[in-house]
Amino acid sequence: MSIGPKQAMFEAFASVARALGHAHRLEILEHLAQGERGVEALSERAGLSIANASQHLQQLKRAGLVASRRDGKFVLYRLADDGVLGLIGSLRQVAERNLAEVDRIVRGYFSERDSMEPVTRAQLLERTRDGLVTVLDVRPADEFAAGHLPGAVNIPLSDLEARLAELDPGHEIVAYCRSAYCVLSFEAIAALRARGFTARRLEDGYPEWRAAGLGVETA
Amino acid sequence: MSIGPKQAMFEAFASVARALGHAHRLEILEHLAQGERGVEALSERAGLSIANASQHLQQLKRAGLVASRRDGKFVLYRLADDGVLGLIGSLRQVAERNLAEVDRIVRGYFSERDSMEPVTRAQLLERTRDGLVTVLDVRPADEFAAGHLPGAVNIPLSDLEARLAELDPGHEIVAYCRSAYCVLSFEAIAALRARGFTARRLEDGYPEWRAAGLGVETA
DNA sequence: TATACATTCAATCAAGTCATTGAATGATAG
DNA sequence: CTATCATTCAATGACTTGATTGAATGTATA
Repeated sequence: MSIGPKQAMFEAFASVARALGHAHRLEILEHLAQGERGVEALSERAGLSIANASQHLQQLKRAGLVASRRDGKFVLYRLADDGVLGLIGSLRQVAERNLAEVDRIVRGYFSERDSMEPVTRAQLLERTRDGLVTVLDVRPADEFAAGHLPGAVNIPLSDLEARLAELDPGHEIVAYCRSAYCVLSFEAIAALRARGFTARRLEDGYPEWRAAGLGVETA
Repeated sequence: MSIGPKQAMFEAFASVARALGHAHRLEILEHLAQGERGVEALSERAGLSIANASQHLQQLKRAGLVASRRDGKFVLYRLADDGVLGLIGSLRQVAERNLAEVDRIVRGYFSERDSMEPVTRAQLLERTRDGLVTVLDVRPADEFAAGHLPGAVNIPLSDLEARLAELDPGHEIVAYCRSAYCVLSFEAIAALRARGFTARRLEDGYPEWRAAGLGVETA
């Protein structure tokens, strides 16, 4: 007995969901959301062997979540389209609202470092116009170079201690990173507060800003 | 070695995605999107044994996708919130845009029965105001009773042939069903066209209409 | 209180997924 | 046209998931 079109569609949708159903693949997607990347770069950042990363990437590709192109000896992967960002955003939203586990992690780790409401994209746009804030990008320099918020200053988290002098203590700092729960911006905010700065984080990361069409700069 | 908060969050998000990663569970969710249902009703409609349906429901519950309450001897399940509809919608959108398999199924089955662009919710609202269309709900009577589009006529697909006389041949018919690719409305449209009616389908189903806040009627 | 009935649990087996290893591709550079 | 290097493939074993069966739980009615 062959399955009907209804089951075939459900099976197709399920195959996409299964591709999202692994922490390593979600992490790879977060990195790809920053921009195109090669297999080796992704494997390093996600802490995977190259062969393992390659296999996860191929699963993501089969599911239509990422696309790839060859550039010389390298194969560069990217998100298939901005709909994938929306899908991951919905996933996060549902998990935030309905999973006690997420609440536990947020309370136990993230809220310890930032008890304040995040700044929304609209609020940040408004305040930047008034010149009242320093927008701080705490991602590694190569990700910053590939694209960042207009006027943002790049101080990777690892350099923050050493480069505090570059920040104006009179300005409020709004820090952002790769995504809503990217650890870098939370760490940055905790460090800055400890030094007496006024610091808050952007509600989510660079990819969402870009996808919202609010304009980006590249190096 | 304990995992950090970043990996823990990815793991939590992945657990939600995994719950969506099975055709039977997606089908169960489609039925729950119509309204609250007991285990037995769901198991019948999805073609599963009761024990199997119960286990899938518990996975969905653990993932925060559905909630349940006890009513006498029955346990009634429902979607956890409307965010779940949004998540499934994103999933469908990504699959539609990026999976060749979906394109194949749509071409091979659905477009054979309805080659026309679907009517959007806004278009339908407008035309109903002018009294130009018959809104046809082809779901089973109990789903219709639990909630339907304002002014809709209920003729379950199984009764359609016998009840064609109830439909005004001068009106355009807009048929809808459980969701965008619900087979019932496609079959209804093919049958109606064959009888000389002008028939189109709504872009998606009852749950999306309700979630859009456009108003519903109950029996 | 005993019985019926809806649902869940527990145990089983088959099938699928994951990470690792080492070999195989396929493109560039000499 | 051979060597090199990035990536992918194939095979393995540990682990997880899915469906089935029959027993257990818990609520309502006689």
